Amino acid sequence: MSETCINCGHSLCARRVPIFSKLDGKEIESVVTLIRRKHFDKGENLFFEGGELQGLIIINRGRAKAYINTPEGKEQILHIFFPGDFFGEKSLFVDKKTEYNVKAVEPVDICMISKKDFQELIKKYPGITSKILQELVNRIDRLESMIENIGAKSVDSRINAVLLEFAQKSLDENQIDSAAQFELPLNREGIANYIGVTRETVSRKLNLLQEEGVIQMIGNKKIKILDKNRLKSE
Amino acid sequence: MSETCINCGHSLCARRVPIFSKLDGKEIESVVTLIRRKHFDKGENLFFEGGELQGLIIINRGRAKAYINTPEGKEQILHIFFPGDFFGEKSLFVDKKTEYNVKAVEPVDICMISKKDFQELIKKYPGITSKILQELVNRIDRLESMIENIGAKSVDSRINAVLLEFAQKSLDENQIDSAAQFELPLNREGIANYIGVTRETVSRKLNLLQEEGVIQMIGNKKIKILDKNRLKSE
DNA sequence: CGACGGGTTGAGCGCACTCAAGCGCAGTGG
DNA sequence: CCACTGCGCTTGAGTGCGCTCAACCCGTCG
Repeated sequence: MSETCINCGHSLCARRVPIFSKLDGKEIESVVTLIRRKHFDKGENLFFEGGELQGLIIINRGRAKAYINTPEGKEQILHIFFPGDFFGEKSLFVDKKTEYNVKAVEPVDICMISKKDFQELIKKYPGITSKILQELVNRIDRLESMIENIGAKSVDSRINAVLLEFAQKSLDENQIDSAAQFELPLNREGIANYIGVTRETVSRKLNLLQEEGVIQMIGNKKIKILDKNRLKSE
Repeated sequence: MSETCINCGHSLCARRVPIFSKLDGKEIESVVTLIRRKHFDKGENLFFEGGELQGLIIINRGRAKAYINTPEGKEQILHIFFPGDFFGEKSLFVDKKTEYNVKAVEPVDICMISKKDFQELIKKYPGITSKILQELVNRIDRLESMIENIGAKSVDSRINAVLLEFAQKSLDENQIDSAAQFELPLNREGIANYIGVTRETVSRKLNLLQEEGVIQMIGNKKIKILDKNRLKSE
């Protein structure tokens, strides 16, 4: 864990964050002075449930998973944070603790802004608020379709949906259509805990999809979608 | 469907809505002039997925369910809106359509504010924005714990959780402890579609809970929680 | 080398689903 | 008032899908 992020020049770092994307050069500068940076190795926890998290955390590089451990000993993954995503917004607006954990699934660099600094930032640049609102609404969207998946769809459909989701987050539009390969953000067990099944089931279904020629696996982590339409149906 | 709401004096109506709770008398007055009211009978749809919904809708009386029909012919319920809850916030902040339906499960009165009016309201009273933010964060909370329930918990636990949720929304704290009865907002099929099981399963589990002395059913719709702790465990 | 984590495969089982029938109650109309 | 109808709920029987448990494989790392 180091305090500096070698890979990003200061202003560049803040500009990559969608929340600040509307600010101009000078404004970005003033934001940058408030930001602290941190690095986490793969497997390290960025945050534990119920912990004190008095600020906003933005993922700058790498991916992280937010998850809950149930009393029954299972792990349910709620979000996969990609670069540009943030969490900790809850502590900014309501007086409640966040009750999930966040763990780096690969090396991760983050930006942090304290609650106090952020509230002043909002006063100065109200445009940020509307960016946050947009992001929250989008997150509600994703959670809702996740519930539809887990609650009402067959296991096959859930696998299909999660593959499409990962592809969309990892590639841009034309890349998906050209069957470019991408890297799964989670291992089999992680995918299983994301869609509410067991790792064995994920394993079997992926092999089945490959046999049917819908996808092609390169090693364990990389995947290529050959027939996007077959994934969309059902 | 009538255009006026007989049951609420104008300012009273707006004051009951948490979003406006921080405004003072005069401010409330100015909000009231923007509000249009509507009534829906049980079973009527307040809103269809993909429809044009250019404004915010606040439930004033009665309860409504938000649900999706899956391609496989199942219905997944996403939210139960109680009086004071709102929906349609999505259309205010992002340029996307809402893709669930909303149906009255009992007679419902609503307040409507158009997108245009609401945006001016926000400019005038920025406090409303923070209320909205709070509510969105709370909603994310609820969706997350819903995913934990459906995805990682046993059917028994899901039934327990949903009963507690309905009790909390219907009663206040001391009432729950004194085992007061309350009315279920959904029938068996509705509960089933909310927690991702079949109606038969709900039926069986409820009877089991009654046999075990954890709950007591009065008719089909009313229920009394006798042993709150047994519902909480697991 | 052995240990370990991640992945795959197989066998068997249990739980919730499916399908089907019957019950009870409310509302309707003769 | 009763018969009729329809809806919601219950109950039973049988089945199938995904889970559990266990073994094994493979590549990596100390």
